[in-house]
Amino acid sequence: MATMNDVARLAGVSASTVSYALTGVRPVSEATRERVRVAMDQLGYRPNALARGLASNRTRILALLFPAIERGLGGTALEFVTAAAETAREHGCHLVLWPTGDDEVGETHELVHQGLVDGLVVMEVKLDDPRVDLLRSTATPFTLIGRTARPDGLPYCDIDFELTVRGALDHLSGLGHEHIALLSHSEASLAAGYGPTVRVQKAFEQQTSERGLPALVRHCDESADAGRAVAADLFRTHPEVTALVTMNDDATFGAVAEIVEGGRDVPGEVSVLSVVSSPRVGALSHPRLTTMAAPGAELGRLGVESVITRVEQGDSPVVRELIPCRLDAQATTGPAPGTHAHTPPGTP
Amino acid sequence: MATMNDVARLAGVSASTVSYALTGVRPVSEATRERVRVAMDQLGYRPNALARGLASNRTRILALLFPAIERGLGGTALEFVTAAAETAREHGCHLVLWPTGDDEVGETHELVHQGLVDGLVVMEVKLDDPRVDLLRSTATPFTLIGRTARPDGLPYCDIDFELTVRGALDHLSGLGHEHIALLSHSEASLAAGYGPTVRVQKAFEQQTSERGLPALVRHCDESADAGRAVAADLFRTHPEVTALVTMNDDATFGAVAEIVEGGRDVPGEVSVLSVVSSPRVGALSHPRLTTMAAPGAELGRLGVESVITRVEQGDSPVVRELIPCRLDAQATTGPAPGTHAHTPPGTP
DNA sequence: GGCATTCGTCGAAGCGCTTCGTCGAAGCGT
DNA sequence: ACGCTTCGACGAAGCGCTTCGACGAATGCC
Repeated sequence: MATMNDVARLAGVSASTVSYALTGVRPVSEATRERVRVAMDQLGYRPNALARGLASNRTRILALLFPAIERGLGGTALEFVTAAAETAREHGCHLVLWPTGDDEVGETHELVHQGLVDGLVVMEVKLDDPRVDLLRSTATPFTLIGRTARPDGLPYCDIDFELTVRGALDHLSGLGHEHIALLSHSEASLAAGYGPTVRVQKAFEQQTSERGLPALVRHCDESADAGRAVAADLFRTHPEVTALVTMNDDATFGAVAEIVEGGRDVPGEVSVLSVVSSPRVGALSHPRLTTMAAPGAELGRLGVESVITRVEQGDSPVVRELIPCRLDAQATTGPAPGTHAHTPPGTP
Repeated sequence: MATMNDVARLAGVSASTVSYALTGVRPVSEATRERVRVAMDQLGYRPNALARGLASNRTRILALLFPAIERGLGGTALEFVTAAAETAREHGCHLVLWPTGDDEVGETHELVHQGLVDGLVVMEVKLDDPRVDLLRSTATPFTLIGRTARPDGLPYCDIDFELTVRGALDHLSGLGHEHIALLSHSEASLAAGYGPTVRVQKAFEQQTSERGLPALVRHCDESADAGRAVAADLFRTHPEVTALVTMNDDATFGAVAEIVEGGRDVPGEVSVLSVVSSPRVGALSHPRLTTMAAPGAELGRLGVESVITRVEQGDSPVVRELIPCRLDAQATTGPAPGTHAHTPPGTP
């Protein structure tokens, strides 16, 4: 593997000149630059990232920190990652996904102090997240996807859960529903302080109360089976419910199956609206799910841009963005039973 | 950030001794090692990965190369990644996911010559993959997940598509089916030489022929809608078909929906078996899909282990592993119509 | 025409670590 | 008591690059 010295020798210049020709930090005459360029591709030279990083304290590598164990990269995370990687590339950076194991904090600590990355994007942020406390005390720029309970002064990009819930309730209220239940993530995720679980539940309880509706919340593990079980129990104990807001892709499928098998028509008797999901996932269901799509791509782009900005000028203002999910009305939501209904689509 | 020299000074030893205490490359007395240890965590010292890599030519970082644009990290890819990351960790390595953009080859080239990684695991290998040609000519160890058309001498881990198709046909034949169609990935993926598409199709055609069955193959884009359309067309032109082998998660959901809506009972009249999928995805369907689960975790583990072995001793024998998918019989496969059938499960 | 500028280039130092050659001190046998 | 080995620790070189101070040549000005 050719080194910079090889290039310098071949081009008949000094190593520092090669460096300047490469980085443009200092001016180099057109003629010299050309000679260097020729020498480089004659040797197939590639700068060694390690040496460069060591000398310049700048690697142009960003890490996307995510806990591998958890629910992992779900359907919506993919477009997040893709957008993030693309954005990084546009800025001449690399974005590596850095899965953390059981010892999240330790591994994060190591990553940061290893000097391997210029900055990081932190996924799956909990309301009380020890990684954040750690990062606060280091010099490495970072941005959260999600946010802690009190994200004062921290840069973050997150879903606007209040607006999302508002959108969901508006949609269902507009269809005449008055008994709306929330099918959320697991109790465990609530206990762990997983932001979406907590924030959606809070928004749901508050906004239903504002509208004078009862607030019925059920937690559910991340599986179709759990969805079935919870839905069965819910409609046994609360047969008056006519609409379900779900935030739990796997469980949603189970719930819909259970409702239909239990003899209730969807959306004739029960409407289902899956939030923080995506049309693509919704299309897998039959009838096709009405969803509110998580703004994965937007968050990925914003998150990376925010980090890069702070890497390049540490004093730049902190980015805080909240983006709501977009409604994609499909076949699982329709007028509440007894409403002056035009027949909803998808009814046999 | 404390350096090795700081530690050395505090411990009253030389820098090289600290290094030896840390790596164990040369013996260090118990007493000295302890002093170094104390100094280290007094200073919160973390070795700088860049400097270490530069000096030792060994970063303990492995890259998992995947084309971000493509179908991306599907449902089964998650457990693959998780297992791979975990395995790397067990060996004291880091596994970073390295998404490549449009210029796959260029980015791979850069990655390899940057010296940033010790080895790589290449995902989404095509039958004729320029990245592989590139990697062959470099010194960096790598292992393919998938394989090229003629993977002579290359280390790879892949799904055993022949055995998988055999398993699928055995299952369906055992249930009395004689008109079995294959619903595969898109034409585009076939044209691009995507291994699974090509190999499953070939195995399907060969094995149906061996069994004296007609070979009916349909390609289909990766979406529920495309699945619907293709299924509709298939059963219009070939009403005799009683079983569908699918390899296309999104399309499978659409196909099942279409079949049911078209008035055919699943599995009473048509059986559906989704291969290279997973029980988790199968559980989202109603009725629950019979699947053959891709051995994601096994492949991830094997792939990483193979690379690490070659990193540590370059002359180790080349690993080649083929693992079939596991059958998980659920509710979408049952006896062919007209067979001396006990009522299949899930029939109303 | 002489002096201050500017431009382009060079050399050397250093980033934080590993590694190799070396050397003193201790342990062994005779 | 002597040389021999073994053990543990040291110092210096070097990995491939960036960066800073410096310097010669070309340029500008009065």
